[in-house]
Amino acid sequence: MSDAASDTPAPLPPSPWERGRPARSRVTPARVPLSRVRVVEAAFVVLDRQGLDGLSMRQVAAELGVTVSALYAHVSSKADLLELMYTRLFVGFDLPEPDRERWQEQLRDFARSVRRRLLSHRDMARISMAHVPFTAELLPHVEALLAIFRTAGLPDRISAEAGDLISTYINGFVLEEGMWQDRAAADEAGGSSLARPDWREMAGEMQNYFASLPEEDYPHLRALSGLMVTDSSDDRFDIGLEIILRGLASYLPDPAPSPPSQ
Amino acid sequence: MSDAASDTPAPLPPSPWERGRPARSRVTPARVPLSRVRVVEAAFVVLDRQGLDGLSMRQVAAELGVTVSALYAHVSSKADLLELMYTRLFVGFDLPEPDRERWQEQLRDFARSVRRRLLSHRDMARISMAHVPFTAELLPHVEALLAIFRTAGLPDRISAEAGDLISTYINGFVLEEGMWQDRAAADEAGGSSLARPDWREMAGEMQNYFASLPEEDYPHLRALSGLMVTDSSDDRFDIGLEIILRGLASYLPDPAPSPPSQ
DNA sequence: TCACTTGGCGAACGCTGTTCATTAAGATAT
DNA sequence: ATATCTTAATGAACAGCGTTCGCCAAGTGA
Repeated sequence: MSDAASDTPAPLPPSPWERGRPARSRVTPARVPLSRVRVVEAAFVVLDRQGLDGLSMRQVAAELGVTVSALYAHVSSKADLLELMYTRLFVGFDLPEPDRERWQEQLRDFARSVRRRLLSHRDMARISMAHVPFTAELLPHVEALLAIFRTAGLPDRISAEAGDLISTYINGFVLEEGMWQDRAAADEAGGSSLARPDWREMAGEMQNYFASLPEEDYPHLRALSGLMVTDSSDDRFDIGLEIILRGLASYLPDPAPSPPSQ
Repeated sequence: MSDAASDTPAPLPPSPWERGRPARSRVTPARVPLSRVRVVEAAFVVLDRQGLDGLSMRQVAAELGVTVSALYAHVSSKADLLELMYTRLFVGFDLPEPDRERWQEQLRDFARSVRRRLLSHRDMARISMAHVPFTAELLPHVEALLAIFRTAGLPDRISAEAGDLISTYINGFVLEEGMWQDRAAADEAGGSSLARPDWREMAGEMQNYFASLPEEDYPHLRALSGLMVTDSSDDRFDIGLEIILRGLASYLPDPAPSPPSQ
């Protein structure tokens, strides 16, 4: 489009002469062959555009300009494709060297990174919830988590559970985040098209709803109405995470009674 | 069935005489009309028999001896049906009066009860994860949870998060429990039919797999192999729950420095 | 030039959720 | 007793789904 008019001529429609050779092999000069990674990439495009419910093999094929059955040469089933997407989400995730003194920060970093990755694609938490990280590619991540717990000094039976607990928390939290967005998007599609309700607006409605509940039946829900649904879920995420970290810390052997340093 | 032979005669097959009135109204004495609750009940039967993936409107209709479209007179969509099932799961759930001194036991009871209900129907955790308890029927449950937190003395911003945290934990835990069972069932169906692999056998395999990992790459996973997958998930559930409870307890205002009681 | 492997195509199967015009039956009103 | 209205369920249809299978065209090595 920019520096055109070079020596490569613009692709012409095939003349009636060369009807034998179909046009495509000229229009797409060296047609990129399909591959596992190309299928997975297309699946992510479809996922982000249409959500998990709109992610069908046919849509992925259409995204690649290819028929459905072609996909099955590179992916054995839709479940397989979803697992590949799940795995792919965590490539290049850097795993910290466990540091006894900084285990809480390390876990915070870890949790926030996972959440960020889950948020980077629509409905990813739903996919994540349906899988267990006991595959060859993800075992190092599990090991890294366990390493943090154990070098921090947590008892083994706590360490064995803590990984699950934190993973479950992250997945569940992001899943719920996504549900808010989906719900808002659904309202937007069905409701008045002017002034898109956004996600924030719905939170406000929910807040008002809680605050309007009968005082004698719902005193606590009313009192917490402002805190149950906040603008930034980042804070809420950190709070829940902190509760877990404090619970874990309570299993640490008592530190040698230290001089009151600060 | 028990005290029969009363004055109500046993239903006879219709004589050829009364062919006008079709047989069904006599064979099925007063044909039970379809209703919301009957549809939901049938859905539970199908769910337990075939799992969530096998739960289709057609199957539910077949279970009732009725056509698919008949269901839509009582249920507006499949999503609606699933929500009704989710709601139904918690009818009759008794909500404790908050007791400042016993808040931890109360939460343990609560969590275990919820888990028991989720386990009472196949794949129920998957359904539960897809819903938020902010419907009219379930608001009292949310309120009861918040009541426990607040009368225990937890700060408001912690209380607001704690409900989510615990619910997420329960759902996630039971979801994973179900995935083990499903995976085992799948292996059973496809593999050797003799000596059904059971769920326990697979746990053993997993344990061996962890223990067989290369020592230098996976020291911690190896060390914890015996604890990651245990026979009774009850213990694992309680451990994770305890971590959360301890974390919550850490936000309690310092108790008046008490005499060293025990 | 021939045989062969490969990658993609297109049609088909059986299933899904949902809608709609139609029918059978019961209740109500004339 | 007859006619009307309401209700409940029917059965066919639509569009889409995951998956499989037979087929064809292109490219490769002998």
